[in-house]
Amino acid sequence: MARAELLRQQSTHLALAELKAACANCNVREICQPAGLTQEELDQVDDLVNVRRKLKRGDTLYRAGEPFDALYAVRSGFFKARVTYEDGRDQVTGFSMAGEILGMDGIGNGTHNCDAVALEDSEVCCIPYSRMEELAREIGSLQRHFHKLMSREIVRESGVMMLLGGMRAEERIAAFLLNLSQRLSARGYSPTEFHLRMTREEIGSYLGLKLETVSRAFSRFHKDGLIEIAQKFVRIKNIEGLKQIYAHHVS
Amino acid sequence: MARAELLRQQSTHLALAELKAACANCNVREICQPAGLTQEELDQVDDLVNVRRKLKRGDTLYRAGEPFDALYAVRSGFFKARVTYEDGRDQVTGFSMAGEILGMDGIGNGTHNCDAVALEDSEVCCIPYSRMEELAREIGSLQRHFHKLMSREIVRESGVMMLLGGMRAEERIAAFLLNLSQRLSARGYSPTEFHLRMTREEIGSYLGLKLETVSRAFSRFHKDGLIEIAQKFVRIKNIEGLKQIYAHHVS
DNA sequence: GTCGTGTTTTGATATGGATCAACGGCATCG
DNA sequence: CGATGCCGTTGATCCATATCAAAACACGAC
Repeated sequence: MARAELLRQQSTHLALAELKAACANCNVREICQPAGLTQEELDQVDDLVNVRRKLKRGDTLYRAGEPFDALYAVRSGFFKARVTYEDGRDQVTGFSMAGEILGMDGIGNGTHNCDAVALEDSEVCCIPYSRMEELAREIGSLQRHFHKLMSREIVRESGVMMLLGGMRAEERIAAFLLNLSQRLSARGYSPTEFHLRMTREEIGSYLGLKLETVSRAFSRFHKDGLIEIAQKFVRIKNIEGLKQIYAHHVS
Repeated sequence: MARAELLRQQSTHLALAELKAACANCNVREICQPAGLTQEELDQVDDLVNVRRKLKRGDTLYRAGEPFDALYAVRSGFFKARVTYEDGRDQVTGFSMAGEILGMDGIGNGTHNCDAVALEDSEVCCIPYSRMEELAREIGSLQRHFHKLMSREIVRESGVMMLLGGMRAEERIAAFLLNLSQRLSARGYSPTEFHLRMTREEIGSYLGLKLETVSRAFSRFHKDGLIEIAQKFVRIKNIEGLKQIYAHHVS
């Protein structure tokens, strides 16, 4: 890795003044701070999340095989998770946006089993895992919250399995757009207008399709008046129409 | 549900004498009992897992939508996890054998999001989740163990995503057989001879294939001398050959 | 035992998406 | 500003797997 890149990725230790209430001010704090904490507990969580890291587009947050020691809360930006085969081919297994957690796959055997790559300039909060475990033992609501996050990741993945196992190309892509829309909406962004942070190839890899198929589906949705699409810009014009396609795996 | 079935599924409260050391004698106890517990902690875990449940083939352990309140350790038998669409079609999202844990998908939102169906007569230990959380807070190694189990479920699923997203029919089926073999082996069963507990259709549903495709792949493997297969009985004759097919998604 | 039902195998055909190929657009950098 | 390279679009063709169909087989009920 080039020295410049190393510097860029250098973890940022926040000054004490910044540390105080760092989490309280964070726009994605519902991730790290379950409701109902006392002031003392809040301070403890603040201390837990005391290191941030900035990444440039293309930077790798962690790589498969590296020792696991922290979870990462995405403060801003966008990531892909990618598994690389022995033979060099890879597959995208997920996308993470601000307010989501990265790295839970590493707990099982102590090493990360995928790469996390920033798809745009991003910032994450590092959550040392051993400290997280300790704190979870002291603060019941934190523990419960953490378990829910892991469980939801399991459910998310079984949703993708259903996509991959049972749906046609256009259905997958409709589902993909609806999922993005819903997540952006939950984070306070427009559910109908957004920029895709990933390439057609990355979408295809995630959905088990080739990039040409992704492109064709977008074109078709455009032609049918369901979306506007220009490069990475998407406007959903007929969300019900998309849902019908998604639900069409009935017939 | 018929009355007879209700009776059959009735939870079994063990007598106190049986309770003592119930877990210590369990052949799958490594699931519920991480190493390094004190006697007192062992007793606590014993109390945690104090209810069992027997199921006949076809019985449902839990259904999607039901409130979640317990995890289940499979003591004996075999299960499939199945998600049902609104339209009535369903997809198998996993198989669980003795020594594995079922139900972690329910933690996230408090309700199960899939059905768990016994594919043969089975017995499970019920682990009340709220009690589990309490105990995890007291016993660090139990907490860590539990987190690992959840994380491994995430990793398992991303493995299936890779199967579904990037592999051909024969590769998927080779991977499926190798995975079964490896899990059976880890539980002390023969890695080369076993009975499939599920139908071709269920395998296909899990792997994103049609039952005919599964059948043809088995026939082909048989013809090529990789396996013997008669109905549900499988003997793996050339495990390296299977691995080559599995790895063949290279070329 | 026989019947009936569900499962598996195998063959013939159809098709959705992959693959191959060419071109156009947009951004970056000299 | 033009050159270069990545990304995206679109068309033509091919192939793996789905689909349709039928027969063989296994298993439980009676």
